[in-house]
Amino acid sequence: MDISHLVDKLNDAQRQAVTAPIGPALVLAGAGSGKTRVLTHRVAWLVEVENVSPQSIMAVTFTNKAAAEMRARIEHMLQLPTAPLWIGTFHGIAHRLLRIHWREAKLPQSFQIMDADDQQRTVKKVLKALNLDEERWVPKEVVWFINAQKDAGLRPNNLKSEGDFNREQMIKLYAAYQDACERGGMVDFAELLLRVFELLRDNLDLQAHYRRRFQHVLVDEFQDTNAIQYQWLRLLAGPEGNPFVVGDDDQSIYAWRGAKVGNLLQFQKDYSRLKVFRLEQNYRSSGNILKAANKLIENNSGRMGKNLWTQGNEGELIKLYSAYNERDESDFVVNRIRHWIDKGGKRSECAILYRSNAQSRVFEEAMISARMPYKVYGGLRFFERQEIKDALAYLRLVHNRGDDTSFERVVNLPTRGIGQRTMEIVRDYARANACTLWNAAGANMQALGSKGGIALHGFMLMIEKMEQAIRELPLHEQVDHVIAHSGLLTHYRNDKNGGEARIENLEELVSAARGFNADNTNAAEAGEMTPLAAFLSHAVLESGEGQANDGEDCVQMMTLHTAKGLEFPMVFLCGMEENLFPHSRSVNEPSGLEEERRLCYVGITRAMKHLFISYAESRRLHGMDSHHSPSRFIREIPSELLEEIRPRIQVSRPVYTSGYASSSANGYSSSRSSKMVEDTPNGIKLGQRVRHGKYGEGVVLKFEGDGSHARVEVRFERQGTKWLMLAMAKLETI
DNA sequence: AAATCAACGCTTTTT
DNA sequence: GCGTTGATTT
Repeated sequence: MDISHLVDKLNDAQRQAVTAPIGPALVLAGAGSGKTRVLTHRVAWLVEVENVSPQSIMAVTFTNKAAAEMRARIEHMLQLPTAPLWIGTFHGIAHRLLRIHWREAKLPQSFQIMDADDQQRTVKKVLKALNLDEERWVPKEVVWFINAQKDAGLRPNNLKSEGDFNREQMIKLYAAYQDACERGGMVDFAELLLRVFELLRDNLDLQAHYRRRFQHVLVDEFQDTNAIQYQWLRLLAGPEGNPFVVGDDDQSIYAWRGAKVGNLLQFQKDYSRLKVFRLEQNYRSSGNILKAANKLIENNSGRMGKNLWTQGNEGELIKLYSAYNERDESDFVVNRIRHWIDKGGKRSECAILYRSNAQSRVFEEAMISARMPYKVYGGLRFFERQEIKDALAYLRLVHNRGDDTSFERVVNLPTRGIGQRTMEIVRDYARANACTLWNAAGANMQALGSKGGIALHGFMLMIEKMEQAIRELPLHEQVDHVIAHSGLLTHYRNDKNGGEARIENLEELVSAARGFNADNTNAAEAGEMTPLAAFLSHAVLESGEGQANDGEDCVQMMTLHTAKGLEFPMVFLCGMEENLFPHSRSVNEPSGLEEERRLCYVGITRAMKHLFISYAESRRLHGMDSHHSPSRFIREIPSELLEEIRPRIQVSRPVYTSGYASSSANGYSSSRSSKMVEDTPNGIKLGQRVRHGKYGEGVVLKFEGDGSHARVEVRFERQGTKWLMLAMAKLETI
């Protein structure tokens, strides 16, 4: 048999992992060492060489994106339909199992998944029902407690108060919250995993069935698994199974949400037959970048040990830029990107990475004034937008009357005379009779005032009518109908601020429904879900990234966390300052600091050829000017790998704020003596209005260099800001 | 029920 | 400093 296509393009280490005899395996894969390649080739190897049935393979990832990518690559390799393989996220696969086994899992068939927002609302509702003060029991913290317990695989009755009143109350809240979820047939994200775990643990028939079926479970990004995910995996694979996991302890950056790097070690203990493979050859970054990453990460303790190397050349040094302030930093980045574009590079090859989302703002402003297309990743996702959630709530209510969260959300949206008074009566009744809000509203008509009662009746009638009306329609028309007939559309049309964008999003929801292929999702295949039901689950599980790719070549902006798994020819690591990165809330604990360092490691290893590190000596943060020293991580990179760049002989400075400008000269230039020069030879000053033959009128923002190399930056009214050679441009002062 | 105001808080994020 | 959220006002 010809297996060359499976192994030809692999290096030794990769090949050993891919062709390992069937059995448990751990692949420690450094950044850029081809771990996805190993994973996909392993699947192909199992199918083509070991004659494993695709049906008995499950591949688990953390994000939908990774799952889709893996499926595409496997499909490409196998040249076979990949439907029989289970490929998905932990949550997606758990969901699929629960849709099949809802009865055994003691769930209503119509159970709904709640997102973080729904969860918080439910907690607030519970707090209110128990008459507890939200100041004392902060909903966010309660949610956090509940999720942490579920992530650890613990139910309220597994928990002890340990004489701690606070904890005791939290446990009670957890129990009350769980009751509320059960009543409404709601399942939160952590519950998906916990339910499936319990299902397999307590139902030995099912356990045996799935162990027999899935002899080959493969896991990507194993270092990000939390306690319940690992227990889930062990239960599914069983002691005789052959889990094949890939991970990198140095890229564990999610401990703060429950990921346990320790699972890597535990895995080695739990499977004595385990074979360990190390992938250390890096195909992404040039030598200097790798050296920097290796040296940095050496400062962490308790690593499994790994040293990345490359056959490629050293490449450039890492450029270090010390900016005067955050504006200067963003200007610097924009200029370097512009330079890159001028030399024929793409904007999408450039990534601006930062520690926290708030930092994107300054860069966005700089990009806008430079007319440079950009895209910021993160922030509000499509399915998390208010108007989308409103529409989905209507759809959910149409699909399932028992969905209290949705009921609460839209009962008075748009306002239809069902105020707090009316709802309080309904809620009380529901609480007293342990029934859903819908049933309470239906049963309790006489207790309501006539006004509220009639309005409520009208609302319920509307929902019923919508269900009738859409019964025979294709999915996207169902969505369209509900948006129009619920009154949402008119409501947002009348909203003067921001309403237009909302309408557009609602229209986008209709086209998302049109493009939604229920057959593609794991859920639909599992049971007789209606397309609507499948779409609703899809909407919660899949946050709606990847739709708005309009194809324009854009500079990429995102947090370091978001950048994991990606690579770019040119990377800017910005805001490298103490208290920002490492973040002030992480520096006190050694484990927190080490996670920050791993985050920095992730950032450095995103870069293929050009890496820029920058920090600002002064930065406006939370409305205050603060001065931070350069990040300790810069010092941990050997200085011979760094090249400080000071492109400006002149200090660029804000034009209109004069008091500010004078301090900049002292604060900034350290090595070279730079005298402040106010005038250019032509008598052009900063802030001077000028006229250009082609670009029209503008204002001089900066200038650099002297003699024949003198350049000025001018902001033109119509053409944006441009750098001009003074000797060539023939500027006329106005 | 809409509009306006004060208070808060401010890492990282997927599902 | 800004955006969100809850409370208060009309």
